[in-house]
Amino acid sequence: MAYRRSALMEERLASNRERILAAARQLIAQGGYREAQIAAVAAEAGMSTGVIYRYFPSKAELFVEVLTAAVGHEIELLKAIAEGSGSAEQRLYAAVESFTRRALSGPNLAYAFIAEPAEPEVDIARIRVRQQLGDVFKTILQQGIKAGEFPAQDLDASAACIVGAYTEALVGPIAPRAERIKDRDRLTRSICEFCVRAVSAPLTAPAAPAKARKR
Amino acid sequence: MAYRRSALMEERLASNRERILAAARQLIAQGGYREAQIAAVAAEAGMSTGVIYRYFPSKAELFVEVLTAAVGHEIELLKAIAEGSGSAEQRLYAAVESFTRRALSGPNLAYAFIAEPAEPEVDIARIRVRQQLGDVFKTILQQGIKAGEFPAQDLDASAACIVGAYTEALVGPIAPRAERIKDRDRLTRSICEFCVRAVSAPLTAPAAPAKARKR
DNA sequence: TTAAGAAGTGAAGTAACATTCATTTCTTGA
DNA sequence: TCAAGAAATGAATGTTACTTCACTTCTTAA
Repeated sequence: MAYRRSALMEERLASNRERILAAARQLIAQGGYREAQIAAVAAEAGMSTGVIYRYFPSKAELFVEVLTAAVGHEIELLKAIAEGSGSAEQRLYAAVESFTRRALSGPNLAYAFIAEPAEPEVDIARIRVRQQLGDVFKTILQQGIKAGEFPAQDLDASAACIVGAYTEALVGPIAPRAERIKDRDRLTRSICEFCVRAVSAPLTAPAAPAKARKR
Repeated sequence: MAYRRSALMEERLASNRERILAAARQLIAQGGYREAQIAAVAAEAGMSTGVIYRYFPSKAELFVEVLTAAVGHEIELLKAIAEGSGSAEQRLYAAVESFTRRALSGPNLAYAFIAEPAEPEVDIARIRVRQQLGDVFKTILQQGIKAGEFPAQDLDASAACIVGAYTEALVGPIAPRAERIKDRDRLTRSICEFCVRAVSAPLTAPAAPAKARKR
């Protein structure tokens, strides 16, 4: 045998892999999935297109990995908050705030991933990831209900609603307006307060459906 | 001249147009945007692919029209509720419930549109449409705050959060579970209550951020 | 230094679709 | 019935991007 990977080589390969992931992340953060073709990723990484396939079996799997890594980090942060000190309400506020702040000071792209569509494989990964995000909030809610801070409620639904609420507020029609720091702070606070109110007991009694007026 | 469109012919053409729109709607409701290629739409409508382009300049414009029509209808219904009788809280509940119910008893697909991605042109239309949905809720919120039912809050953010909350709960990970009617009812109620709580004053004081525990 | 084998290259291959267009079929008024 | 013009057809074309592969360049151990 005349060739075996040296430690140095091993390292270089690993670093190449990282560079590809970073390039993909970068492109997606800039222009979304649409802009992140294999050729573009390769160019961004300073490599040929062909080499991408030496490191990743397909475009879909590359993107699944980028997604998983980006959101995995996000989940770690949220979990730390969820398991931290303070009342459930405080932790919920802090968790939403943490995610929102980082998303708004992008290009952090975790949120772009959460909202954007792609190949079926990536879609599946995205759903899993949203589920994981929801699970973090479910934990907080569970504790809050047990402690009597929050009223009894459908945990799955509330968790999904929380994720949906801040995601929409971040990627929806109003987000682009919040370019100035001041607006960002305001938006962050609004979102957090919305979420906290949403899981806390209201002053009034449960609502009964209203009738629509004939138009 | 030996040919001029008769009224009957005019009608037939209009009905063809409708059939194309219906076919596209149908396919999207079934399998999402991905399944709705021009060839498939034509087949579904019982026509040749070429004829689609006699009625619509491009795939994107066809889908924009389908989206606009589907959600336009939805908006009408929501507006009727928003302008109806009852307290703001009741109307908010009713509006969310109305949308949710129809979405869950699909193939109503309005919600599929709201969540799914596509060509840039369709994306733009989708953002506009979400904005419109938000506006309906903004109206209700405005009235509720004025009447002292709801606390002062960021209208744009709250409206966006409401739209995001029920959308996520409808298309996210938990929706597929709600196949049985009973689950659907439960999910609907959970979502509505979440949204109502979210804009109503909580019992507790505004939350302060909590510190994350070192992991 | 050398050659065996790994890594890298990028043009060509392929596939999936939107869109077009030469041809056919249908409608209408005379 | 007829022919002029509209509408419909669907195979061919064009486009875009992922993926492959024959070939080149680089690494390593002897």
